[in-house]
Amino acid sequence: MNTRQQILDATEQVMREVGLTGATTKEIAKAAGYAEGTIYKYFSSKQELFIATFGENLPSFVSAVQAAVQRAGEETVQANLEAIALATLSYYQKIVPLTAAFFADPELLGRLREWIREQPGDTTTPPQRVAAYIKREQELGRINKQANALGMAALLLGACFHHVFLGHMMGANAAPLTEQQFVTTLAQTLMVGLAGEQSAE
Amino acid sequence: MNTRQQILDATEQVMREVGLTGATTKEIAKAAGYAEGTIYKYFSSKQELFIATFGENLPSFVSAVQAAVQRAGEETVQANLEAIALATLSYYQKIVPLTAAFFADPELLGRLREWIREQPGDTTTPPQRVAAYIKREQELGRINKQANALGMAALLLGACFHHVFLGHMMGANAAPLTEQQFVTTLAQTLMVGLAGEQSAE
DNA sequence: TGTACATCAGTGAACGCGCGTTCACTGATGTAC
DNA sequence: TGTACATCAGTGAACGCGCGTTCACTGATGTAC
Repeated sequence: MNTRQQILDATEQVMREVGLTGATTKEIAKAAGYAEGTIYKYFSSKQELFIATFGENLPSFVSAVQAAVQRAGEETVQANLEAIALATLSYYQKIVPLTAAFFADPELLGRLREWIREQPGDTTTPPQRVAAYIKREQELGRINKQANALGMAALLLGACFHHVFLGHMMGANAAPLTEQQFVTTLAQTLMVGLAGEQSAE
Repeated sequence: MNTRQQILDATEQVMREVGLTGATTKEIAKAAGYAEGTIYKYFSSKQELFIATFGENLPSFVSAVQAAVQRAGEETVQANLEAIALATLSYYQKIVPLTAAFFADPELLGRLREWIREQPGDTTTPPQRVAAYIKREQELGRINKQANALGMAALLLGACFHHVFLGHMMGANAAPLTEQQFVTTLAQTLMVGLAGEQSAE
């Protein structure tokens, strides 16, 4: 129905299949079911099309972890951290291949930065969002108050990001752990800490 | 002197300046100080040139963290973790922009995967290398033996990777922390853990 | 020392191709009377 | 109901351009006698 949206969807799909390099106007038009000329009725250039695809067609981190992040005080901290990590993994899974490709074109990356900078409203970063959850648990006495919430969030999200990036980089073959095993390890490791010698459980 | 090496250096330099997209044979030849035809005396195609640049011209993680990783038992654990994190940061700083750009071309990424798979010898991954350091400290009684060494390493390296990636993504402007502040926070956070309620220091 | 030839790293004009973008057009739909 | 016109989403052939790659060549250097 909405031609513009169909073109955005086609762009995302083609980028996933053949990368930024292979995503030509010809291929995008074909996937969208329109002529190449139609693209230019809705976007002034291919660069603008890519920026719009990135900005409008990809999921937001906020909505991806929203459910998991609101469970402060419920279940166990361990389970909540695992849920946050799983949601983060699947979010990065969708977003990393397209985002990383922008590094191939500095001019395009610059335009993307501008776009991000111009975005109004909520400028909370993903680590800040997760740190907010950790702080709430600290207030509830379920997480050590000496812990640095933002540091914890950076560790957890960073490990997820790295995991996804390497997964895409190395292909499907290199997956020694299931996602669930991976996030369980991360959450446990975060809980324990290196320093103490306290007893288990 | 070595023409082949000059071409590799030029390729890396041009890729850093104008990205994978802007790294044309014309620009590479110009930067190397040779004619375009010369490239094809040493490399059978542009793809092979990129693979060779990636494989031969970028630093290895092993050598990047070698010094820091051998300090098990010396100084303090906190200081060693910070040194490892700093070395990791500067390693990723060099490698991330070029590596990420490969995501723009799935065919090239596939060839890179092949190349990596064909590499003989040491297949230790960065997290495994850091985990080995942590295990040695555990044997020395300086790190909690309940901690999962590989999990710790994944958290620390992941956070560094993410930090560098976001830094390149957002440009120079978005640096709220110095590198030293960042790694200090990470190391401290790793040490403390979320669970315990033990006293400080 | 001088001459003839072989080698080979490097050249650069030329090529065919596929790209992003344009623009005169088509034809379906809506509107006025 | 019928006619004339306006609008506008979508078309697709055409364009100029810059790309990766080729290949006949140049000319410096080495070798044989």
